[in-house]
Amino acid sequence: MAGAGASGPRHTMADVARRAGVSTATVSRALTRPDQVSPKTRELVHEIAEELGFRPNLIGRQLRAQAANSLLILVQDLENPFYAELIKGAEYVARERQFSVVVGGTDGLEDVERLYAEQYLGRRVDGLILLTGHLPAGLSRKMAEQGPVVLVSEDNPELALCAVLVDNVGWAAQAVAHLHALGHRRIAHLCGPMARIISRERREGYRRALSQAGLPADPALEAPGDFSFETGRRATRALLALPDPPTAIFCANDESALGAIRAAQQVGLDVPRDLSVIGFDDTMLAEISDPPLTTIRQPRQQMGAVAAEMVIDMLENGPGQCARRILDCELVERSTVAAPAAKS
Amino acid sequence: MAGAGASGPRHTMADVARRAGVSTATVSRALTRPDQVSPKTRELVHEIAEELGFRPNLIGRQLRAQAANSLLILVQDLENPFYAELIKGAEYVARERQFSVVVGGTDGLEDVERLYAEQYLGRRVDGLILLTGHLPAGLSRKMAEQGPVVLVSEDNPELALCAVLVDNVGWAAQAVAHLHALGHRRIAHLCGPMARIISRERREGYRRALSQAGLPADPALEAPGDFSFETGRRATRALLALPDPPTAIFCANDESALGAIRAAQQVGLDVPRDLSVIGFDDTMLAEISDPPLTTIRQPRQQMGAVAAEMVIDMLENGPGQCARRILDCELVERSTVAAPAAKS
DNA sequence: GCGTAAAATGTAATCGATTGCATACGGGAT
DNA sequence: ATCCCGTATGCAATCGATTACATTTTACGC
Repeated sequence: MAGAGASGPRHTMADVARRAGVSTATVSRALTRPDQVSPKTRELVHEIAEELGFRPNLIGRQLRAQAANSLLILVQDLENPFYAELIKGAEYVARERQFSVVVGGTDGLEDVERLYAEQYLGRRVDGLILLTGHLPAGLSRKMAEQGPVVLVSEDNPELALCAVLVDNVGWAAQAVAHLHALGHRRIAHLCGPMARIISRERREGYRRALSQAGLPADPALEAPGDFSFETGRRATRALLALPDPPTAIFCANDESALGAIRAAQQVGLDVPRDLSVIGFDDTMLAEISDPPLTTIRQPRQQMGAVAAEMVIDMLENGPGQCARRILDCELVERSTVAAPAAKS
Repeated sequence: MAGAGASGPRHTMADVARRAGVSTATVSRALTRPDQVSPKTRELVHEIAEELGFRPNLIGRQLRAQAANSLLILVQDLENPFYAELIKGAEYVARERQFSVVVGGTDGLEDVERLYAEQYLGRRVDGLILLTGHLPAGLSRKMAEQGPVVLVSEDNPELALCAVLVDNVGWAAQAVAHLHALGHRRIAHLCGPMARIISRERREGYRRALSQAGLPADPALEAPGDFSFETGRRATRALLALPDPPTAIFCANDESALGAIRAAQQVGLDVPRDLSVIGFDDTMLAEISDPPLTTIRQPRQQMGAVAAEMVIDMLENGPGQCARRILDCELVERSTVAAPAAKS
């Protein structure tokens, strides 16, 4: 049985070297540069290493190599399923390239951000992927410029860092244009939290589409929200109670769109017959929704993957120029959008 | 402005020492053991460190300390929202205790597991939290015994490792007993994937509750499933087409419970009037469900937190005895369970 | 058998922070 | 002035792997 090696105390290269009657240099080479060592010694070393269950201490290696081979992904909210797939994409690429991934959920707390910044400044991770839209507290712009940092999903024009984004304005406009093309004239927007740039961008797209369609901008149709189901439900209830209620709602994300659908159903309206709803993101929720949600799909996994690519490329080929990649979205038509009912 | 320090090349302790005219030993002590150094030198060193923007290289520190101060959490499926909260709980505790967390999604792939095992064996992380129910490939039992490893959520009796669990059998039985108490006599079970221990445990609880209630075990009422919405929907459709269909279904998790609800609604049944449904986990989906799902709540965040506690305690106080913590669940009553309709 | 180049191996420095031990300094008591 | 002790500091080893450079061995041609 070519077992995985003995247990007991961990062995170092020196142990292997002693047992094999060679120097640590030879052991190192035998294991990492097999061609630089005679076949006989190579096999001897491998055998002994196996027998001892030797595993190179990665920290020693990292110190010497001056590289941790790992990335830090900073997220506001770990529980948001939107991020999970992004992380997955990044992790996949990282793995391919022999990097590991540290995930940090900050919950928006400065202290926590500062803590993670320390990991970066302390060289424990060598690249940073930010899904938070801003630099973590304790990390100045200058410091960010020193190492690879990539913003994902949420832009920050002030920072001018590398970024992987989608055209939120454009696709929000597209969503609204889709509703308009079907005949909707009273189109509402359920906003995201205004503190976040993506929310402002999506609202901007909404406004732009309205104006391009020659529709009046009615502030009453812009409902404040925060991406949550419950707020979406309440805001929609208010919209539907308007004297001249909307026939369609473009929601800033999927979760709040489900809230909108629920609100409609609760007052006896049918979706999509009486109210069309369109979301943004295409998370798992969109499929589970009843009826299934029409939404804008962001290529989440790809976004994570590209971000990891960028960071690792910068690490390997020097900083290079600061690229901004804009990835394509897609309008996924399911069953919450239809032409408006004829005026009664 | 007491800025965050200059940028430019990174400085080491030796740089600070030279500038301050002291030895690196003094710098180290000034920064980490302020009381062992005269106030004058201490301030001088702090000043210079600040001025240079010095940050200790954590890898150097780790090598010397022989500890990475970090935990690895291994998950099958990062996208499953169930795990996100667990990770969050673990991360919170880890942070409190000055540990960082590496998250690995294995997707059940052996190669990936092996890769992460290497991180552990290579001492790049010093503890392991497994949400996968088994040791990663490449990690023998003996090796696991050498360092702190904790199983969470999914037990593995063969391994006899530390674990943080819930009583799946007991709470599944509780769920079924709840249905029985309301008068249900035809109670079905929508199973999880049988490869997973938690699925078998929940089915076991289902069977036990039936037998305790004196109800016959009808194999036709045990529908195979895989935790997914779609499979849940299909399996439920089949159940409802039975000559003597169930009046209630206990589902192995929330997502498949939503599928069950949808199936019922699609054939014109009302939940809970015509069919009661109860889930397991109490994920976000339970609240979003329509009607809101009655389910068994697992204390996910706490589970993660306790697991991290255990690992770090073992790290700090030696292996200690191999504890198994069983945490309490809770039956969350929402709106998918009611007494069965009177026989027509 | 000798010379020479190539291949194999060894020696020791290196990465950066920490720390046991040794030394130097200062102050108080006798 | 002497001795002692406590505080502050420096020296140098240490953690484990890697690698530039030096040295030894091997192989081959003549």
